[in-house]
Amino acid sequence: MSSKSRVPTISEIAERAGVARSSVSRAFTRPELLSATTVLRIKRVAEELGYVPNSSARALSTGKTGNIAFLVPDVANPYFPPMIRSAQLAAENLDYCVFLADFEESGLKEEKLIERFAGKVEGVILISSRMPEDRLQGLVEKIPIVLVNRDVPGIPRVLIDAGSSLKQAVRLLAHQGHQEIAYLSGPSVTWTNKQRQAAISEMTNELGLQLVVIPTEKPTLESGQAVVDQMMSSGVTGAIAFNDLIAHGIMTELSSRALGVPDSFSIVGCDNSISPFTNPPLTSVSNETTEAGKIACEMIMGLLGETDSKNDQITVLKTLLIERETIGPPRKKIISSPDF
Amino acid sequence: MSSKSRVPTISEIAERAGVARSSVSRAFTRPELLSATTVLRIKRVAEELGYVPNSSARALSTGKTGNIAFLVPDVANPYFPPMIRSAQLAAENLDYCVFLADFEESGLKEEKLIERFAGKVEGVILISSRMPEDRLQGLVEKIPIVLVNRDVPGIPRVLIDAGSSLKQAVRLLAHQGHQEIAYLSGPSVTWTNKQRQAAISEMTNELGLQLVVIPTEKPTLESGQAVVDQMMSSGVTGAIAFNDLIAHGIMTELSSRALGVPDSFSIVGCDNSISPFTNPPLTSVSNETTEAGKIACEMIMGLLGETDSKNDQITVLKTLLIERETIGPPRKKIISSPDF
DNA sequence: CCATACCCTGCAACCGGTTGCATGTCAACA
DNA sequence: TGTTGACATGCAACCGGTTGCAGGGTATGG
Repeated sequence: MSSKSRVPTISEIAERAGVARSSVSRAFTRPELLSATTVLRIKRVAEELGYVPNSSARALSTGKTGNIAFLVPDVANPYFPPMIRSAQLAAENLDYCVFLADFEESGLKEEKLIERFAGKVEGVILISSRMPEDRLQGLVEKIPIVLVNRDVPGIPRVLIDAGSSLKQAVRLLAHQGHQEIAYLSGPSVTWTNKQRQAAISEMTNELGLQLVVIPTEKPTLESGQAVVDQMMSSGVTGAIAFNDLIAHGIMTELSSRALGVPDSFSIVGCDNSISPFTNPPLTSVSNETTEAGKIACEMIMGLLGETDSKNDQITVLKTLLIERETIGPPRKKIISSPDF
Repeated sequence: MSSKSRVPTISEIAERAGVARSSVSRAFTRPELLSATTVLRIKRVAEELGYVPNSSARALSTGKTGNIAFLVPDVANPYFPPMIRSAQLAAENLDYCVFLADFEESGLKEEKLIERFAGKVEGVILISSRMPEDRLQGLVEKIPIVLVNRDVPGIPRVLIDAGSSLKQAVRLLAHQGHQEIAYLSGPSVTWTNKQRQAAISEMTNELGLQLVVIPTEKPTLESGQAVVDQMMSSGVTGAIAFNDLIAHGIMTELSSRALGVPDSFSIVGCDNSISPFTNPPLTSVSNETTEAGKIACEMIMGLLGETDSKNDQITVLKTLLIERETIGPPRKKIISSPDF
């Protein structure tokens, strides 16, 4: 048994069909230039011999690879897979293939990956990019780029704006009587985190609430659990977390201390990733990550047609606060009562 | 401002460095053939001009693309991302890029995708393949393939064997006094489902338990919720679900009927995907999907070196039953008691 | 001092398509 | 019947690397 059965080339098809190589090529790429009968004959022979055009060769002469790259900070973070999925599906519909890579929350690795993909792809979609702005600016001169959840002027981008929903969450907490709340922040360098924190801060100011910002190590369950002590001793009665993972970490830790949600503490998540699964179901912000992926893909495709990819196209996606069961009135403070 | 700044080719480097094109090529691929000083000079010029080898051209002459494809039934299913991540990381370490595609649980689409990737990749990793066995057998003649969670003789594969853990789960349920349990089955065509069901069936037989198999529409939360009626009316006091998603659907539905877990009903999940998040924490089977992805990737890399990819390499990964808090003694049957 | 071998480098063909241009054919029209 | 032009096809260069082979230079040994 020989190894892989070799695929025939354009030359073999040409010979077998009694035409020039160029005709075979045209039969597949521009059949309207050939007579219908010739096209038919060539296609029949090709079918017979199991011909498949060599994509490297095609890419070499046309300069188009038919591929794009999709870079995410962490594939395993439940926030991203739906986005990856929709982008890939959208690309596929336009006969593009997509490379996926995980840059592990590192701007350096992100840059290395882009370099590796250069030449293999026609464009790159960067999700929550960690690269410095000037590097991005430089990059966009070399290859079409679309950003998701990163706001750099001059680079096409799609932003998911959780701001209004988070403001609404703050209002809800205030309405229940909370005076002091915490924001469990996410990766500080990210646009997403800055934007969320800014929105919350703005609204607490407006309503005259006290806001305590508590940084977390990483946007994970464990990091959420780890900051519960700090959070509780800060005297807040409710919290909004950067994402559902952190929020749920808080919930499990509180639960293990026999503190129920929302009876002892109110909490709001973000991303609506695992919030439908938690018990009680977590109030969270639903964002259209699926839509974002699709749009990003469409944007990059649009760019590929143009001569100059540098444009200022920007799409902002709205979010929705999904009220579930983790907001209630504040519990009377027991521990921090000074006059005991 | 012109569009993308063109990258220099090997010829320009050669001219600028005063050497032949072949020397430039060798400076990057086989520097030991050149004198150290020449290599240095060439590299300096290349650096200066920002030379990056054209991967299409290289692929065309060498026949190696440096890419592999990774096909999954559903990117958004939390079971897969960790596997995707580890495989991609492993590939990256060997300077390979990975294409990701979602075949939406369809064998047909799976086949179409493989066809599209043919020529672009050196090998394909198929996760939970839905393709008919004979098509797979035909395919493996054309391109190196590694299967994950699909058992086809003659094709290298890595299998995650949840059997022993599920048997242990059955034993645990029996030990608590359960006499009749249900298996909420997953996609019937998959190896994974068949294997899980077989293991459970074998153990219930051995222990003399009654087993009721209840099919679900899809391995999702909603499908789990949908079968609760059927499950409860079957008279079972405990259940093992194909995966965590289904198990959690059961839990939320029971909870909405004021039936607590494990007080009113015992339940076991599988995959350990969202089980750490549920409340109460779901007893589940942890499988090394991360390891599986890595191994699959290493396998395909191994294949690429050999002349004939057809071999019978097979790796079986063990699993672990993680006991959390969703198994308890059976509740006394109230409804089905005939002598009331 | 000449022969031999080795090291380095260049030449040119090749990988498998694509595409501008030239050529040939045939029908339509004057 | 000669001219024109549309249409179909072939020729050959090109995309940007890789690689077998040959040749020149230098060191080594006799």
